Amino acid sequence: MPVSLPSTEPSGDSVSRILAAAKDLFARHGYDHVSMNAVAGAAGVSKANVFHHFKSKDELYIRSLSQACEASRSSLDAMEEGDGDAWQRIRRFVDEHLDHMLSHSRDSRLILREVVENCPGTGQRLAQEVFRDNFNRLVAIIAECQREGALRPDLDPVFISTLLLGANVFFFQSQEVMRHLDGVDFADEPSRYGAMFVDILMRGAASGPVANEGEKP
Amino acid sequence: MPVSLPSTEPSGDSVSRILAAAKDLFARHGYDHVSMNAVAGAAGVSKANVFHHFKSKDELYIRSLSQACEASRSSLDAMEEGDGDAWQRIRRFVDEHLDHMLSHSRDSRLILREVVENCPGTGQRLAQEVFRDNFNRLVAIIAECQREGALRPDLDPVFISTLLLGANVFFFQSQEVMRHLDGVDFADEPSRYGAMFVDILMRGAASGPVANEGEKP
DNA sequence: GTCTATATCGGGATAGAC
DNA sequence: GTCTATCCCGATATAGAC
Repeated sequence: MPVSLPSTEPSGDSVSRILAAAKDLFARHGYDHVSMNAVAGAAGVSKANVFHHFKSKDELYIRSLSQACEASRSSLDAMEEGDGDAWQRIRRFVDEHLDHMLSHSRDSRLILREVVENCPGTGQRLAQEVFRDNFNRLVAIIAECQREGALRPDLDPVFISTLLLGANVFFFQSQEVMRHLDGVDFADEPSRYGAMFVDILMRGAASGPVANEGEKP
Repeated sequence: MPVSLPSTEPSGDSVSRILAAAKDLFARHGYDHVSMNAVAGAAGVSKANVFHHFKSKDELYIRSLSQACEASRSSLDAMEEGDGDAWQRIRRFVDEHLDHMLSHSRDSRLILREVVENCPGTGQRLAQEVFRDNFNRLVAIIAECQREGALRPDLDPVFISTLLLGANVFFFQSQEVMRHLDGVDFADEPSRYGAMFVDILMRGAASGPVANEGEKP
């Protein structure tokens, strides 16, 4: 990663600095609690300069969002090239995905906010353009595991993918609450949480001899 | 439930009307996008009157939150008195809980926002006071199922409860996004989603003959 | 491109009459 | 308890000089 030299470009790269500051502030405090003044201050430029480069606060926000999304995309790559059997790869995905969310919690929260706040025009459309890519990749990988015989053929790979994501996202967003609930001793152990989850899933979704008492295949 | 007569109390019950309007607006648009002016207008009173009954916007918000929580509490009762075997009760809980969230989506979203927006002082403490009750009840029920022999004894009932809630919450909050993802044909069928989930869980968590290839008990 | 200064607007909260 | 009118502040956005 190239380090910018302040001497050569003391203010030339204002856009990057503004964008970085904005992403950080938006992720930490949310759209409404971040003023253009604060962004300007954090970026070391004047407020008018921010408006010169971004014609409105909304535009700056959208740009910040998409930048946060790009960072999120890179985490899936690690899994795809990994080896090991199907359940090992799935396990690794759960681990790394959760890890990535937690270590990039600001970006994750920034995106998550847009999901929860589902205004029809703003978040949904953008979230859709972002999620579709990664989601389809995950589904494809799960389907591949199924083709290898690791999952029962009657299961919907889309559903399994949803379950994986849901378990992780819920852990991420509820961690702070879980810490203050009785008996949740895994609140600070994401990898143990992932292990327990994949264990349940594996026993429940794997093909082979299954404890299906009262079920009719 | 006593019906208030508008003739006897045309404006006497301003507090209730303000609270109702506030809860509705906060749930739909979020704290920051609701002005006291808007609340006053929706409640049919003046802005000064709102400030007369609630000394600040924060107080009004907190009151709205706790009211939304009370409504959420009643849904758990239905399950506790239900009969049937363990997995039937669990299945019914998943169904009714998800149903409740969807039919009370505004209340749910209001609470969910506080979880995602985890500021240390505001949401967390209140969420904790609210969730603890219901969560402990759910854990107790799961533990009871385990005592009946429906779940493997080595499983943590707290973890299973978390999984149940997580799957439902994720469905609720991601429904709008899921609708626009490829292949998610269960996005509008919460009960099918619940059925698939409980099916996986049952096979994976049930005691009895289990497909544990490579596991050492 | 970058700044200082300013216009303009809306929201929270208060004063004081009725 | 309820209202009208008002204060005060901060936020978005713009104007115009350098």
